[in-house]
Amino acid sequence: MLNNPASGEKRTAQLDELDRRLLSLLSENSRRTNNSLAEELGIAASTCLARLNALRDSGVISRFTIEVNPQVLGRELEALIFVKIRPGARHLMSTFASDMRSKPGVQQLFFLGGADDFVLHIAVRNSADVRQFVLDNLSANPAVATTQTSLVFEHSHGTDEY
Amino acid sequence: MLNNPASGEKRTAQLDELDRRLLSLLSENSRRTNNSLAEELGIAASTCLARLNALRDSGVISRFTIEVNPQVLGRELEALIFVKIRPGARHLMSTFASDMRSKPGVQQLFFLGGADDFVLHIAVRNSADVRQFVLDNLSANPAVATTQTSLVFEHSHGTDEY
DNA sequence: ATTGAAATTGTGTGGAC
DNA sequence: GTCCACACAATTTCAAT
Repeated sequence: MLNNPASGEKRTAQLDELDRRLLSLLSENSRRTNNSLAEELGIAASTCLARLNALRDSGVISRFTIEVNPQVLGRELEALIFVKIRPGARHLMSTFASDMRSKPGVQQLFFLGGADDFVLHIAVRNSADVRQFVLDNLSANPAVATTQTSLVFEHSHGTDEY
Repeated sequence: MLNNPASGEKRTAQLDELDRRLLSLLSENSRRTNNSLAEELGIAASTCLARLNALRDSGVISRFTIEVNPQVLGRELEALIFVKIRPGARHLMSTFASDMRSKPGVQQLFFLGGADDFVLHIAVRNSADVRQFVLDNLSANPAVATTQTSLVFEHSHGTDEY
């Protein structure tokens, strides 16, 4: 069980088997009722609720959310865009990052150390939209030195065990 | 409202304003009670439930899940690993992909067209673990031609509006 | 497609081990 | 930390519009 259920500040949480199973169940369906979770784990509902709250409060669970399928919303095409910032504009990197996060179609943003400075993961309708995205948001941006775009053929999540 | 709430097969769903607001609320907290969602949207609980079920059944919501903070679990370091598959081993790409998804620490896997064939997003304890991951899972793999690893300084999600 | 009402089911607290 | 019991709240079905 968690070392420090109430603080929300602790650096590293120690999970027991019950916590790990609970995380797995919630990953599969975060909307399952507490009763149903408790039953599957073989514990009382109130115990399960306490565990769940502790996982949330300690920051192990950063949020309960949904996965939206971009394709069903007409965004058939995903791409990764690798971006290099100009050497003289590196002080603009954090502004650039927060600007990008709110552009339509942006799914994720990675701020990197290494050959590229950023990787943008976008989901848009078609290849014309990819082009438009790069032209409007990147090529036009004076902080951007170069970009390189790769289409995403498949995207999957890890099946980590906690 | 959705064209086709019950099929789960339709390619593109047409959302109205209510659906979009519901998706937003559920993105922020997928565990909110149906009553609370209904109240905020200004509709009856039973209507809200019908909308929510339609969004799930039509595939717009692919799952209700949680975000787990890797750092709180002792995975302090994230990296992207860019992988090129050997020209003579391209038929092994899909096997490679499904092998990788289940390795400990793998968060995401992108299957790309372009300069690199894959991007792996991993979260591990420290730089020794990154090295170990690459040696064990990539360098040792005969299908892999080259890898290039970049540390992730920051990772954020888009704030898309649906 | 939306609703309100009703029956079922779930949540969350407090006291006991 | 876990459990049970209980009061309160939420879910889900259904007939009506």
